[in-house]
Amino acid sequence: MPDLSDVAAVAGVSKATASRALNGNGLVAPETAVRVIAAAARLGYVPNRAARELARGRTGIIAIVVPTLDNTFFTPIIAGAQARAEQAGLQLTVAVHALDSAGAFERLARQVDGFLVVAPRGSDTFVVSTGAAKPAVLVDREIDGMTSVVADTATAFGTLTARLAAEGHERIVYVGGPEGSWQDRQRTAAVQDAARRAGAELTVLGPCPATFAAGVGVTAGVLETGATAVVPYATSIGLGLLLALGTRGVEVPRDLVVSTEPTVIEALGLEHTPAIDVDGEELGRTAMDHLVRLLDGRDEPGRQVRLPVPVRG
Amino acid sequence: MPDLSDVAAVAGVSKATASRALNGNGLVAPETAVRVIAAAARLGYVPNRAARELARGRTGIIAIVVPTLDNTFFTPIIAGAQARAEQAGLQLTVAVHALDSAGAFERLARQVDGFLVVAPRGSDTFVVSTGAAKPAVLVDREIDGMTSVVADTATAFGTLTARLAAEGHERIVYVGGPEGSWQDRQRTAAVQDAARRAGAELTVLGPCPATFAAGVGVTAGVLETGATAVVPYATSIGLGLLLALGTRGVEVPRDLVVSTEPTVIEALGLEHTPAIDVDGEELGRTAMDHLVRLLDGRDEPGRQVRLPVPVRG
DNA sequence: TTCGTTGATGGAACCGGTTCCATTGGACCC
DNA sequence: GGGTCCAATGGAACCGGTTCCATCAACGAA
Repeated sequence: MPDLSDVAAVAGVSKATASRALNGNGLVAPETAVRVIAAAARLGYVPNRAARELARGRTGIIAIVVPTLDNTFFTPIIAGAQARAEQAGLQLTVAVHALDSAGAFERLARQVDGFLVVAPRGSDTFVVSTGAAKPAVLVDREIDGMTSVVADTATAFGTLTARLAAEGHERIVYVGGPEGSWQDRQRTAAVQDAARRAGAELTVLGPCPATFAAGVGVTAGVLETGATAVVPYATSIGLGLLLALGTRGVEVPRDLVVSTEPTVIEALGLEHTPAIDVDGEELGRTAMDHLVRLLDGRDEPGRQVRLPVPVRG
Repeated sequence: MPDLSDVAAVAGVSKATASRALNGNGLVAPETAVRVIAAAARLGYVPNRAARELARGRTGIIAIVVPTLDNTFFTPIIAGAQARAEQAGLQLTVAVHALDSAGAFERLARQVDGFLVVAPRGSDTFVVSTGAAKPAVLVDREIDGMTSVVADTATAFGTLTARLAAEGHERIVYVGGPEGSWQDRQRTAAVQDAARRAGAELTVLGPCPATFAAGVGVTAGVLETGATAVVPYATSIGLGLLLALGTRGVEVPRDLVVSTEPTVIEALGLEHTPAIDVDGEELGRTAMDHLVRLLDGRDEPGRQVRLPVPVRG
């Protein structure tokens, strides 16, 4: 395996010059740079990451912290972040919920250059502390002072509710998310506001974990309200609802409209069911973009980005 | 930030001794080791990964290659592997499907010490080539010469089929998995064999991608067979089936038994529905264990491990 | 008593880059 | 023509560990 000395020798320059030429600092004469680059290409030179890290004091690794991998909301975020990290020459490492133990987090902080924090529910103070150790971007949640990228589902849920009301639904149920969820607070407020304006009667159920089983469990409560449309916090809850409704002989969407994500609705061939369409990969990509900007010093911490979320159907 | 010299100074030993003490080589006097470790703890010393990598010529990073994160079968594997990696002092990086481009794979191979390869469908020759560059463990698939860890779902599917037949189901449908799936070949053979022995009539449908939508799509075909029990390749297919059956007024399990995973069955309150219970995390943990053994030279490549899969319900 | 052996330790080289600082040579200005 | 300045480059230190090799003391054997 050729190293920088080999490249330098072939190009007839010193290691220092070779390094500069390959990093494109612009401090070398153009023809020298060409010579070095050609030599590197000919030898198949690949820089040693560890050596570069050691010299530069940067690891080239980003950690994405997620509460669990079992929720299909998080995985596209990871995929998107991973794709962007690769483009930026960074490695992404997935830390599942390592935040509960401060020690584990401290250790991790020393191994990476920055964090993507997906913490829908933790306390603000703790989440903030994660950003103190290394540059961090908060995903799908906002806290003052931290850079964040969120899918603006609150607005989308409001729009959705308004549309359901406009289609004639006078009684609507919102099945809330997990206890303490930041997004749930936003969505609840938006849904209530939209229902009030449209003159629809809204029942808020929950809190309810974002799981399939919880969706099954909440079904009886939903039916009791006599509502004709239900808006669940998460797709998993919606799936549980749909399944349980099937076993109870409730016909969807005739008897009850369940607004889950468009792909589910499409697969089931349900018609005229409006639903919000969150692009998780885009969320991950954007978050990584902003983290890179932070690392490069091109951005100051605190920037808050909201991605619009379309309502389909 | 304290470094090894600081620890050595506090403990009153040289850097060399400090390094040995902290790595537990057993080459230092016990009381010296205790002193060094105490000093490290007091200073909050964390070794610099890059420096260690550079000196050792190892990166301390393992890549797990998965085709997608959207399939809930893979995510527990990742979680399990991650947990074990952490215990072993390794970092895990998730590479989504980076295998299609050989260039990307080559680049990745230089950044990591080894691979966990989850490739349910790729061609054998390509999968083998991944193991050539760096030590690798194949997950949930077997190829001669490569170390592998698989959940023995084939046997479990056979047992399941036999049990269904024993419970009086004379017509059973197996909904096969994606085209080219290694596990699907094993399961199909096992299911066919079990049905033949039990004298049950078996229809094999598919191939069918492991998605929710595919489960919905295959429902009509399942009903056409007049079967009273259906065994889907994947949970996602089973969920799609259950949903579609609900909208068609087919009562589960009275009219048709759908054998999905136990957690789903339990959540829905279905009784007497046998199902296989794959422990994905265990699969991930075991695979990582064996990779570590390969890296340490404690194992030769080629070992094939099969984890038993229980049938519940 | 003396020599060889063994176990614990320290010194120093080394991993492969980056970057500070010094050097050199040519262009430009007075 | 001599001095100044700047661009290009090389030498060497450095990042923070690991590990080879030498050293030294203690101990058992002859």
